[in-house]
Amino acid sequence: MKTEHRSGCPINLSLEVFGDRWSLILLRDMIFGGRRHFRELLNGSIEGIASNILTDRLKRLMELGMLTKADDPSHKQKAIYSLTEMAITLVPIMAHLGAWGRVWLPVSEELSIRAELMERGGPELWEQFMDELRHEHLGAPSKTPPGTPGVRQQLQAAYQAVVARKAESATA
Amino acid sequence: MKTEHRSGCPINLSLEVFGDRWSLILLRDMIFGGRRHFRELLNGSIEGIASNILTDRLKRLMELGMLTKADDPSHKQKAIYSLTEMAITLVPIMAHLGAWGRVWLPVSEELSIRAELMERGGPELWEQFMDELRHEHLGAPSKTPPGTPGVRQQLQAAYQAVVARKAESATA
DNA sequence: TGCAACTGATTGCAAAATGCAATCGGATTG
DNA sequence: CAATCCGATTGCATTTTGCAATCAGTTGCA
Repeated sequence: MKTEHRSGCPINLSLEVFGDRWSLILLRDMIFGGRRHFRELLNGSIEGIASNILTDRLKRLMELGMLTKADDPSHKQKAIYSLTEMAITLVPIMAHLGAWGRVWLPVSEELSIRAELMERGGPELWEQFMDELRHEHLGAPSKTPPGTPGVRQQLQAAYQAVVARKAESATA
Repeated sequence: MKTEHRSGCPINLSLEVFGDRWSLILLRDMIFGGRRHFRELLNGSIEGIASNILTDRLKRLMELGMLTKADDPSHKQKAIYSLTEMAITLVPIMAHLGAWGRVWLPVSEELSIRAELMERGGPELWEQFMDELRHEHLGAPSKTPPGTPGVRQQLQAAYQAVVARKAESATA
């Protein structure tokens, strides 16, 4: 754990945690993409992180208390990375960040559909999603009634729909 | 303007704008600290930015449309930097970031009092603050009734109060 | 008029972070 | 037993950052 801080300002300290080009990207992929393994994070993100940087960031985020690591029972070499409560509470920030980016930056339609859905869902959806993440990553009991479609499921479905529509209009 | 993006994801594009160690610090000092001049930004921030980095970031943030620069009529060498609407709409993100940092990171009392006030004020206060910033930086007409204490004024007063109390308890 | 202080930078250089490709030893699969 | 997959590690070039010194023009003041 790094104990030398530039200042005790909350915004500065937050930046010291994820004010770099990769940390928040990884957390995004774990939160919204459901990625839990090294290889998933390595090959799964569109931005293309290098494996040494990925190693370093996973280690760093663990030291900072944002992630934990556990053995995957199905494979003696596989490790499962889990979000901590600290990381899960970034969901509203992610949602705001996505919403801001959608307004001001040249986002692509496919990749911003998730942000749009989070924006439309509002704080209630965020809470449901965080509850879901606590269930997946912390083993917490889920408060949502059984049969309710998961938030990530909805996000993925929306993404697939856009991709399908785009492919269709391209061949038409 | 950099036109080569890693991806069209809103979160990634947002990170490309302020996903470094200084951009958001500068915007924080302009928004919450009311700094408008090079020297104010250089000497005013606790974290201590170097002048070459400051030059680079100001230029970069202007190219990205977050800041504008104008001559100061009172001094032929002075430049006044202004926030654009794009930057002003970061206020809610700053507030969330501050709130998250206050919960999870070793913030100092003096430097987190502003974040606490923003948190307690909620979206209504943020709106009032953004209105105030539009007035200061964009010359927009203020919607707040005359005589109402400005949000930054409140933030500064709260900060001073904490500092004074701390000094008092130190000498006691 | 002269001079110190201040304006927004620029320069040079060392250190750190990043990007990229190849590779590692062990585990698993077919 | 060979191919593939696992989470890394290594070496090296490029880029970014940190730090201090310096710059030329402007201003305030004696």
